Amino acid sequence: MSSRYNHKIIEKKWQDVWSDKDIFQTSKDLNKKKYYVLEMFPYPSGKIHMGHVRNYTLGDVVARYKRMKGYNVLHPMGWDAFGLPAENAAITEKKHPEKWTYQNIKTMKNQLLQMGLSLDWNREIATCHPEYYKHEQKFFIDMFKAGLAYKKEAEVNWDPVDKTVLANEQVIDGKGWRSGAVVEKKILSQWFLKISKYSDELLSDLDKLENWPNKVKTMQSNWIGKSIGAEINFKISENKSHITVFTTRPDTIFGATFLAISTDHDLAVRVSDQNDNLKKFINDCKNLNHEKIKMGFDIGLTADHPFIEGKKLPIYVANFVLKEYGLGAIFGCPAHDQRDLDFANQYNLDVIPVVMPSNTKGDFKIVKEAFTEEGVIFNSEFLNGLDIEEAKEKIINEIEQKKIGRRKVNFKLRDWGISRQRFWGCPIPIIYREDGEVLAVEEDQLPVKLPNIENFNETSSKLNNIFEWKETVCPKTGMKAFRETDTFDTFFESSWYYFRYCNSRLEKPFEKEDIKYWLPVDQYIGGIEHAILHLLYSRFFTKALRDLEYFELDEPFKGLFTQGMVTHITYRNKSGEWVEPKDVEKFKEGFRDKSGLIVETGKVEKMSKSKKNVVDPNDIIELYGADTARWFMLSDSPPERDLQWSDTGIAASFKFISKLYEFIDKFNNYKSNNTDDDHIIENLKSIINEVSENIEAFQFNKSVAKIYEYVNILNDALSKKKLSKNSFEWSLKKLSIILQPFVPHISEEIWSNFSEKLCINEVWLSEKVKKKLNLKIAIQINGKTKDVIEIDEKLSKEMILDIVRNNNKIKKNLLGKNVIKEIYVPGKIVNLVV
RNA sequence: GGGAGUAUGGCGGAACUGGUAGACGCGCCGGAUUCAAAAUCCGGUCACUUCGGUGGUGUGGGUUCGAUUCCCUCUACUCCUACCA
Repeated sequence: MSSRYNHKIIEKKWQDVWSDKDIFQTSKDLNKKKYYVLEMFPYPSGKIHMGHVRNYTLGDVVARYKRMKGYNVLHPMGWDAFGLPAENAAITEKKHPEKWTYQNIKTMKNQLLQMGLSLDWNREIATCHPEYYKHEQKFFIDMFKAGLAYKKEAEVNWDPVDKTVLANEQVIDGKGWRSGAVVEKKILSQWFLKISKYSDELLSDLDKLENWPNKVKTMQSNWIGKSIGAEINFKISENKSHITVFTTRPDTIFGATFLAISTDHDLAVRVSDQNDNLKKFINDCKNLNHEKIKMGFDIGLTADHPFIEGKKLPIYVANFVLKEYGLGAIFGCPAHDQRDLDFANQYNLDVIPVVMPSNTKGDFKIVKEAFTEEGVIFNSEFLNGLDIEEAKEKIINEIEQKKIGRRKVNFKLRDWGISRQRFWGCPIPIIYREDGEVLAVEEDQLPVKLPNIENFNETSSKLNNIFEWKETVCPKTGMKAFRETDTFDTFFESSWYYFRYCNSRLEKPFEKEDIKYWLPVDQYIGGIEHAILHLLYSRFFTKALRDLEYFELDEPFKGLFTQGMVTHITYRNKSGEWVEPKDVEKFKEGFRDKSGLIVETGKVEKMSKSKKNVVDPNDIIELYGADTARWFMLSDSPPERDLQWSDTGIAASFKFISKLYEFIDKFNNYKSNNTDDDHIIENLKSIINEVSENIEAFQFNKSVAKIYEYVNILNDALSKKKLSKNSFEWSLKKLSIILQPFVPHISEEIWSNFSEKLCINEVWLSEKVKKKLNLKIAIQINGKTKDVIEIDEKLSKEMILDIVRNNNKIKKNLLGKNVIKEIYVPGKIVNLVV
């Protein structure tokens, strides 16, 4: 019986089998070694995109492979279901965001099912479900009671378009990451989590994360931004108060020529109360966008230099001093800091060099470039002659002895503001009693659910306006109270979802013993865009929950893999408008759109709606099937690099899958008397082993190339009838197994010709390959290869060199030359030096 | 400004701890099949060449019998970050 490859029938068939037999339901079998593979869960935006397809395909390869390797695999999926888009859609469609969200989840789940992923859907979660978020309300209360969550007045980034507070990380170049609107400053009372308490641990534990990309670790390390230095008090000459500054270069103290404080430093505020010019200056700094221009205002006071008797330093309010970092005050040493030098040159301040390069001869002068490298201290009394490190040590000791300051470590990392003025998020479980007390909601009152709203619109959806929800009473005193009307930042939900998968339907958030068995996640896979935010917050959450005695675990993700983007070439017509790929046709000399107008090809860019270079996975799966889509995702590009989508590429994948299908007919009609096919089988075996090695190394593109090779060898042997029927059967069974992680449907289809069982339940073994007796070695002259010969490995060096000397090609090449040296590397090369 | 990374045919990319550069896929060229085309199959495909060879992994140098691989220099591009004292 002969038939064409029909992906729709085949893929549906196997998906049904897997699902009917509950193949991918995870069991908790403590005798088995576990493997937890997780892809970053999606936001239910409406439908899946190619980025998802790539992400989940990569994860599925790992999950299926590990399963066949005998691991108890946990491979779950869920939905990061709170967020602004749902709210916006709800307002436009006048539907509750819940409806919109669950509708999207339904659609997207269907699409994921069609991809044939080996997911345990029984553990599915949606973070907008009260049974999920009630647990994080409890976490928050625990943190609140432990002093890890606190409230403070804070200037926040206010996005005037989205009407919401943005995290620092969500502000890019002073603009909102989503709306692109210029962000304004606004003072609000906000909830914060004390991530800063863990700065040191978050930094030092990065070293434990061996299976994380260095790039991500560096990014986190920079973000945490640890710097070691000192705080130094400068006495104000005119009165008894003082200014404390932070510096990482206390060794340059003798080169200090001014102090600078930020525009809202206490002293600046105090002086400005009596000085209208300063008030105006501070206002200018806040309102005008000065880019990199440095501006300062001499406030008329001076500070005493702590080590130079009688030396007074002018005090400036300056726009380049950050209020959030350190103490909002610095001492300026223009000779050794570029910013200070620029400032000094502008305001004609002294420049006193105190460090010079150790090889300096004669005069050392600073003009336009500060000297910030290693060197020797001079002009600095008791520090003279020391190197920078020694000088730092000595001066800090001196400062501490004189009791005018101390050693100090500073971090860039600031506490995590989690309040959001939005409806579609998890309510913060706090009540404000009429007597002013701020109380956590009682545990038996959890969850604090979101209210139902009939007519969802801009005004009705503000929790602050919903009095029947907002008004409550204190269960202890019966006093009137108001609920907190802000909701959590959605990074709150994604900071712990990987714990919930251990037992998603449990009354408690999770069991300790489950966490002990399943965590940490062995392989986490997602986009590099989460390198800092999500991953840092999750690491913090793990440490915080550990300290709240939920479990013993320091780090949630043992292995991390960040995949590249899916890109596509862009097209534009003559008027500069983007043209969708599906509307472009190729002609002899170029491309045209449907109406026949010339289309120019542009840069290859990340698929995005605005550039109209998006390919919908739906269309691809409909037309070619999941196996083809998966195969294409894994071919060619290494997973960490960008993958360029192309029509020819997807067509080639389809061709290959169809070709695989033809093996079934080929086998049924195959006849051969040949039994001498050992060398072919040996060849295939070593390819199988290479496929495994490449999977282990996360180089799926290389596995794909090896499978192509396997199929090519097989086809070649078949056409020449070199393979026995038995060997053919062996080859096809092995082929099914190595295909299983990549293209599981066609794998099962081929496998089903030989077995009643399922291929996914087979064990993946490494093949024993016989050692080859004959080796190919290259003969080089001066390192250039001239010939390749086949020899028996057992031959001695002398015998091999003899063969080489008598080789005709080599003889020719050696005419008129003297061999100086003969090098033989066993099994590899012979090199003759002439 | 600071940090990280990348550079190999027309394209995506291979090359194990230094040892036959260009595996595998795309594209292209030639042939078969076809009334013709698509599809399919077979062959070729780094460049130059007097067909003996010669050159070739961004640039220039170094180490080595031998370098895509190790070291230094420069160049280009990408990403992150940005007045963090």
